[in-house]
Amino acid sequence: MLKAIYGTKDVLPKDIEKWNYVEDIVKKIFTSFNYKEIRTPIFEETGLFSRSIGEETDIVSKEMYTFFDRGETSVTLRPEMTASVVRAFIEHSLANQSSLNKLFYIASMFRQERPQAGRLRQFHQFGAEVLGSASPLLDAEIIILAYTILKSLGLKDITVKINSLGITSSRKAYIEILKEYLEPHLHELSEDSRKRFEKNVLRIFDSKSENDIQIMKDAPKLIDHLDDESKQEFQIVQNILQAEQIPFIVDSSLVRGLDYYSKTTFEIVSGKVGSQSALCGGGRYDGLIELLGGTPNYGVGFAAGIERIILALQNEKTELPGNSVLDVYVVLLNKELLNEYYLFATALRKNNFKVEIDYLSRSVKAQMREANKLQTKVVVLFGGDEFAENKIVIKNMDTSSQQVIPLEEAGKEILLSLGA
RNA sequence: GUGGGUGUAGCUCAAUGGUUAGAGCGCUUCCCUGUGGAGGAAGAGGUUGCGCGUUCGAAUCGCGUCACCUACCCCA
Repeated sequence: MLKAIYGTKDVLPKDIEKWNYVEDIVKKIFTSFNYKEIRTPIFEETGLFSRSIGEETDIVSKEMYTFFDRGETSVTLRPEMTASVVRAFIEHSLANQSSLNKLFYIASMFRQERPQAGRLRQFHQFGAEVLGSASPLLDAEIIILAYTILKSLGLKDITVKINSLGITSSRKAYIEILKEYLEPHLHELSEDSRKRFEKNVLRIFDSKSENDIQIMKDAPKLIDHLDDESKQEFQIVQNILQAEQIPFIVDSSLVRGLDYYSKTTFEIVSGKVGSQSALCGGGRYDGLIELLGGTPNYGVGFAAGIERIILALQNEKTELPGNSVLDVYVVLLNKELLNEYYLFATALRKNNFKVEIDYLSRSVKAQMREANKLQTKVVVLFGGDEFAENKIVIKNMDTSSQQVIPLEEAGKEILLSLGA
């Protein structure tokens, strides 16, 4: 049997309302913060991602869908959105049109990982990128925005974690200090952590090995080695979050995996989605625009995983909207009146009723069963004896009461039944 | 990429190596000539994921492969 590609999923009609629910709220809240939507191609030149995300990261080194097009260009399905947005920002000189660009997106991403709970090879994110300001107010706003969206969706069991990575120079200095501390313990660390020591020392803080955790407990903390500017700005971010009554914890082990982050980083995690607990992550990336060839400028943003959010909503047993019910089902009693039947249903649809009819030439009983299954509120029986006098039967499915009415009063009577 | 678990009807699941692979739900029709929900009856629906092997005989055992679930790495 033909099947969807490994690690991809269809969203069937019975689930689509959940997606619309999430996307509607996301758009509404972004709009209220005056963020403008941006759409970019789902693939880019490979170099864009390898330069911005970092050659050594897992994403670039083993997870990208990369191929050559018919020319000799190496192209890659986007594994994340920030690089594409920044590319578009530079390419279209958005900085010259407006000194501050507040952008959002809802889009598919692609990473060739082993699928598991809350992880797919094609997945969906919504997110924001604010380009053009170094203000910590925006670091805070990004967190507030993400938190507000998740809360508005109905999530309860979520935790905001924040940290500051400092500017590049102070982080580099700290990494040397950390390495010095770890050097004598190197042989005690787990195999994974010994690899991390080479590739990204900061990640050792994330280790799940009991022994590693013990060793890291006494390690020097990044937060104690921040440059003054980052320290001050991190304090401002915390002050705003407190003023806005956003609960958060400072997690000095929160290190984001992409090379371009600096200063504020944050993550929002759920206790309800298995081991892939991060619903949302982001932070500041002040060097990225310059790195990608633009005039130096500031950036801060976040991305949130829609599949994980829907999973969390389901596991929290949050009431999600089901498929909306039908207003009217029109039953055809006399097959010879097919044209009139169809015209009648179309007229109702033009009056904004949600209408279904029988396309399968089924028996009256089968049509009634269908109407019942579709949970329609009103059934119109069309084309019976009373049709000779231009009349139809209208039946209220909740009360089972029905009446014969003139054709031209159909709209009015249906409205009455729907209101009742 | 690594480890563990699982693949049987649309869905949830049965079936000691032995007849024609079953059940519940769902679907279609009928009982009911122009009326839903409850009940009864009948029907449709399967390459037992795929391939190779062991065997007189494989859904069942072995190997391989693919997929799904889950954990690790990492991330949304």
